[in-house]
Amino acid sequence: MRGRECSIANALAVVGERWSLLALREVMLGVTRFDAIAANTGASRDILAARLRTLVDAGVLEKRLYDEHPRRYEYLATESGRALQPVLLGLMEWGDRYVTQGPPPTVWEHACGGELHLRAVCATCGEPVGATPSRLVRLGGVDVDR
Amino acid sequence: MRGRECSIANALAVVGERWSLLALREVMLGVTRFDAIAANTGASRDILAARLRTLVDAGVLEKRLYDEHPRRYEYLATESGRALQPVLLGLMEWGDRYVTQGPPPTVWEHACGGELHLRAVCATCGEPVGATPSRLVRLGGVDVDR
DNA sequence: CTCGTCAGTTGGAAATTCCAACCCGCGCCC
DNA sequence: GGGCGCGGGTTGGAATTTCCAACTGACGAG
Repeated sequence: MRGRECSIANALAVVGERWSLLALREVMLGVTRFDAIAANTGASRDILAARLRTLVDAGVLEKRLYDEHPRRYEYLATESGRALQPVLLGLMEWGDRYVTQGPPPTVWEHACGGELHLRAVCATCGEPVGATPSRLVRLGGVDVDR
Repeated sequence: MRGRECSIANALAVVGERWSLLALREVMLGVTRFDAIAANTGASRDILAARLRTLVDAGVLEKRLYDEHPRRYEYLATESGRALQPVLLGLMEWGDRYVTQGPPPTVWEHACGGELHLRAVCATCGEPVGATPSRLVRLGGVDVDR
């Protein structure tokens, strides 16, 4: 069985494996080199190499040659990769509140000068997401009624 | 090596394994029974049982007895679990845009009556997250300068 | 008495991950 | 020129996880 047809599952097929999002976190923080990503995430080098490859193949990261002789590459986020920042930030906010003990260990700064915190709202009404229940209205192109 | 001290990593330690977020998706959609969750996610039953156990232990889900004789349980989202909805929605938006081919296969309805779509904004300035770069300002309680 | 439902558990095979060690092209230093 | 170190990986084998199908156990329906 393959489960429900759903973009959450599709997204997780690309970025849902063990070290993928942590590697992306590093790239978003400006840490773009293999050794540094390995050290900062704690991933083993072979697995990290595999994950970076699938992220590049999926268009989330791109590999850029920053030095010939010897050939050295770094990893940069594509538009697709940058579009994952809300997910990363959502995980961070949630981890800060419900998992991590003590004060938030890492804090990001937004371009506006303040600390970067996520506010997730319904795009239509502007109410914050999460408090109110939601229901499924379409599945596989077919409306469902309950 | 254990990597950077970070709430993203802490969050992923709880909900980052293969089927955890898909199980949570089902619960959020009102599918609360073991067999249905297994069918809708595609997870094998033993792994699903293990994941549900860790989610309950972590306080993301709670197990509720809905029938004695025979004892039957269902899974409900706690406050902590509901607080993960922005993450789920962020993954869905991203998957819709960058992974899934064709129209969004699943659509959620918000309490306001409209389709539920995520808008992720900086909590201080209200600008959408992701367009502008961010940088790390504190790490492990210590400010960093670059 | 048999079949079906629900919530799992069990056992063994298959796939993944972890870890340490290795490789290769170079630059630096003496 | 010999040795050391860096950056970006690859390799091999052991340890861990996952997958899958079958089974359990308590019921209710026919």
